[in-house]
Amino acid sequence: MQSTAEENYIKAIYKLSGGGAAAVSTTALSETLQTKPASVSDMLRKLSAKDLVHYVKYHGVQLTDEGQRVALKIIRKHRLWEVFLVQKLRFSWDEVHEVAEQMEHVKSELLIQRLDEFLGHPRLDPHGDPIPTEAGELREVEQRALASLNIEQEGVVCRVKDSQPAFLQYLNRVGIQIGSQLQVVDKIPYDNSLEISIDKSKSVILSSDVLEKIFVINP
Amino acid sequence: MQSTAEENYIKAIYKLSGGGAAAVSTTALSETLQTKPASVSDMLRKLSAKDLVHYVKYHGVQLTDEGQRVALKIIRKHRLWEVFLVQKLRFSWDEVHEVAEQMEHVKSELLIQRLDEFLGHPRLDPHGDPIPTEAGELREVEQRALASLNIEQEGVVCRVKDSQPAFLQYLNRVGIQIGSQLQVVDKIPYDNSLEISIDKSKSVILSSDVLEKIFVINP
DNA sequence: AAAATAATTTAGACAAACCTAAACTTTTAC
DNA sequence: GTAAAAGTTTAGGTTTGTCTAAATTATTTT
Ligand SMILES: [Mn+2]
Ligand SMILES: [Mn+2]
Ligand SMILES: [Mn+2]
Ligand SMILES: [Mn+2]
Repeated sequence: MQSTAEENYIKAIYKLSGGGAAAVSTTALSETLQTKPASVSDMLRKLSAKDLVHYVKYHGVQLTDEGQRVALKIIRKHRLWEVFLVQKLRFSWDEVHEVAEQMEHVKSELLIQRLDEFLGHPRLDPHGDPIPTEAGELREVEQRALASLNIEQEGVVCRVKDSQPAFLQYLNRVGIQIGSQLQVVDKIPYDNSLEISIDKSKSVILSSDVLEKIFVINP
Repeated sequence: MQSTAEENYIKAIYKLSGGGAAAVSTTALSETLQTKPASVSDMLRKLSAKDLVHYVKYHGVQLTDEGQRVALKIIRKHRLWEVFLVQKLRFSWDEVHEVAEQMEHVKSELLIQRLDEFLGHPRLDPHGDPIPTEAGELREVEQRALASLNIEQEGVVCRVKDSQPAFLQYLNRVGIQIGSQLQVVDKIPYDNSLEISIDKSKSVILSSDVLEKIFVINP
């Protein structure tokens, strides 16, 4: 059984490695987890001793198969709780992350099975992220970053890859949500920003930072 | 903000003091919390420094007003989650305690407000224990221990004061639940056990230990 | 291919929450 | 009213997860 701290490290390694493939650096982890690199080194030694990660000093860390299994379980719990908060408790998508960050660590197989059932086995969380199945499978949908669209091209928002309230509140402000129909009106080469029309009405200019975090499918 | 450990101590002090009145001993706490008396002493010094308890060395501990406020908040969360688990996730009353013991420590005012609303502002948890209001008020209902009933007297089960799965499963087994109509058929003076009829049909003999933990109201 | 810079690890500390063993109070028994 | 027993606290450790400062390794520059 893992501690809350260990679980948070495992989840961070999973996310930074892009699903388990690439090796993750100490610094990258220290940034996402808001801890000092020295503390990360300590924890990696510990996770390695528990065979949850492959860790080669000075050369980064990767999840073992077991580590990956654990990561997907925590992500499943996190995303199911997010669905619960939005659909049942009327939270908005920018309010759920911090709470789900705590609830994901509650230990009970029965709880998560029943929660999944109660929610009707949802496939996606409120940010469009897929929910791993009980068996630990993750179905990614074909999708592209808004940044990769050309003039005139269209897409429907299916996912936003940043859970910080400030970012989500910004999207609320400009009127973008999951399901919004976007179209590229103009490209501004100077800074790679795009002018985007939302649901065929008002249009806004989005910075390249923002464009990288919004994902769309073909309409 | 209190840690999970601190919250568990505060809740235990509240319960052992019978709602905040009496002083609680180190040993009593060490038993309910399954820690050594020495560890309890440490924690009491700490809670005292935080003004959550009045602590006089060698003479027991009591909650301050602030400590009492905190205790009621945790108990409110615990009992609301128990209701959620039973009513929404189809847990049985003997499965909820351990999970609620974890969920009660999730920090979010909004969460608990919305949960309360989602559940329809329940007054009682699955064991018949009253749920403190948001303002921290606890309405106790008039009730008596089954042990205090005489021959022929009747009562409706409104509360059971032991959350251990083994005890609740025993009640399931003999067929007693909240709302059961009980009547004393016979008294066995030898060991203060009683023969009790359940819902006017089958009857069982209950030990005095068990009789002290079941509470009834007049039918 | 050094030297400089950046990334990472080790060493040594600390707070929280627990432990055992020893010392100290309070209570109970005589 | 003392002595034994019971209850409680203190002293000194351990583990977990963090930190800062120093040492080490890897990478980049020249
Ligand atoms: Mn978390
Ligand atoms: Mn999410
Ligand atoms: Mn608890
Ligand atoms: Mn209960």
